[in-house]
Amino acid sequence: MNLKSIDISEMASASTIVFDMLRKAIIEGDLTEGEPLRQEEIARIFNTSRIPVREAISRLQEQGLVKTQRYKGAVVASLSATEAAEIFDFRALIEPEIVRDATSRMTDDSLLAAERACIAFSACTTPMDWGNLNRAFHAALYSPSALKYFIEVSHKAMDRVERYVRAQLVMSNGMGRANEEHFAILNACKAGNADAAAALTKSHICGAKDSLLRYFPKV
Amino acid sequence: MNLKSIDISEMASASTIVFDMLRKAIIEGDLTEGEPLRQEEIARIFNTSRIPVREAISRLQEQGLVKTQRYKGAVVASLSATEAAEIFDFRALIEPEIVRDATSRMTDDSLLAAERACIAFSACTTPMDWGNLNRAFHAALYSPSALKYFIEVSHKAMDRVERYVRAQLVMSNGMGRANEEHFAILNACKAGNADAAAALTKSHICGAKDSLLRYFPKV
DNA sequence: GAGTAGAATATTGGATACAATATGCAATAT
DNA sequence: ATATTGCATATTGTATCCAATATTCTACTC
Repeated sequence: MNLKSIDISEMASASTIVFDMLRKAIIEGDLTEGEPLRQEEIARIFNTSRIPVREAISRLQEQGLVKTQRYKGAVVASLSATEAAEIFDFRALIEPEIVRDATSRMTDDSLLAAERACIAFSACTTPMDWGNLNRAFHAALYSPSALKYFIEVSHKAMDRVERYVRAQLVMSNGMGRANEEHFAILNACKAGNADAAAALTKSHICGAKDSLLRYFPKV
Repeated sequence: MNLKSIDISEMASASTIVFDMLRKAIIEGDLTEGEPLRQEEIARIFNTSRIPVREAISRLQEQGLVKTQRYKGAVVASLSATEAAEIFDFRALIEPEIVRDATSRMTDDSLLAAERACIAFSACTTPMDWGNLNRAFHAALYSPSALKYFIEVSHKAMDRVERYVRAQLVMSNGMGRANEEHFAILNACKAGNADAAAALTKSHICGAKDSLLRYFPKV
C-alpha cells in the first residue's frame, strides 16, 4: 500500500463548516453588532437545511459570539467598552504566561515562523489583512507553548475583541507601534529571555486596551 | 396590575434543559470519562427527539466537556494529569483577581451569603454534596465582582476539573483543610484585605492542584 | 388620525423521515 | 483456525414537515 493517509472521519460536517464561516464573519466584522442571524437565509447561502445552521448557532452562543432569545433568534453579540476592557485585562493576564512558556520551547523553526509572521504583518498594506496577520503572529508566537488550555482560552478571548482590535489599528494608526512591539517580543524570545517576552506581551496588550478606550470612549 | 413579572421568553427550551442536565451529569461524574452519549437514548430519557439533544451536545463539545467524531458520536471528555494541572494553574491565575475585585465590592449581604456557604460546606457530611457546596462557596465569594468575563471563564474551567476536585476531597480527606482555607479567605474579605484574599485564593487552588497530583499521579 | 383587535405572514423550536456511515456478524476462502 | 468479504443492524447527519411564537399588516373603533 502506498497511499497518502487522510483521516476521512475528520472531514467537516455541514454544521462545522457553517460554524467556522459564521465565526469568521463575526470576528472580522462582516456581520455587524446586533445583526440578526436568520436561519433560513443562512441555510440558503450554504445550500443546506436549517438543522446544521441551528447547531452552528448553538455553538456560537456558547462562545458568546451571538445572543439568542427563544423564538426570536440570534443576533451578533456586542460589547460595551467596559466589557471589552475586561477582556483585554484578561488577555493581559493569560497571554504573557503563554509567551513565557513558549519562549523556553522555541526551536529555530518556530522562531523562523514567528519572524515570518511578524515581517508579513509589517509589510501589510490593506487594513482588512491587518487583523489576520496580527492574529497569525500571535498564533505563531504562542504555538510552541505546551499550555494548550491557555492557548484555547486566549483564542476565544481574542475572538471576542478582534473586531475592536482591527478598528483600533485603523483609527489610531497603530500599525507602526504594534509592529515595533511585535519585533521587541520576538527579539526577547530569540534571546531566550522569557520574563522580558512576557512583560513585553503584557504591555503590548495593555497598550492596545488603552488605545481602544481612547478611540471608543463609550462603545 | 399586581403580578410577579416572569420573562416568559427566558423559559428553557428542550435543548437548554438537555444541555444543563448533561453538563451537570458530566461535572458530577454521573457520566464517566469516555462514556458515549447516544442521541436516541438521551432523547428517550427526556422524551424529546434527537434534534435538541444534538444541539446540547454541540454546546458541550464547544465547552470541551465532550469530544465528538463524525458518524461516531460524542464521548465524555477526559483529562490527563498534565491537562488537569494546567487548568488548576489557569484557575490560580484568574480566580485571585476575581476575589481581589470582589473584596472591595462586598456588601454585608454578600459577605453573609459567603459565610453561609462556607458554614454549609463545613457542616456537610455526605461526599456527594461536598462538590456542590464547595462550588457554592466560591460562587458566593466571586459574585460581587464586576469581572463578569473572568467569572464566566473561571466557571468553565471549574467545570472541567470539578470531578477531580471532588475525588481529591474524598481521597485526601481534604475537607478539613479546604474548610480552614475557606474561612481564611472569607476573613480576609471581611477585613477588606483584597491582596491577602487574593493570595489565599491562589494558594488554596495551588494546594488543591498539588493534592490532586499526589493522589492521581498519572490520571 | 391614533390606537386596538384580529388575521396573515414570518420565524423559530421540535418531530419525523431519509441518507450516509459505522459496527457487528455470518459466510466463504485460504 | 484465520482472514476477508458481504450483509444486517445501529448510529449519526441532514432534509422535510408540523407546531409554537413573534411580527406585520389591515380593518375597525373612537
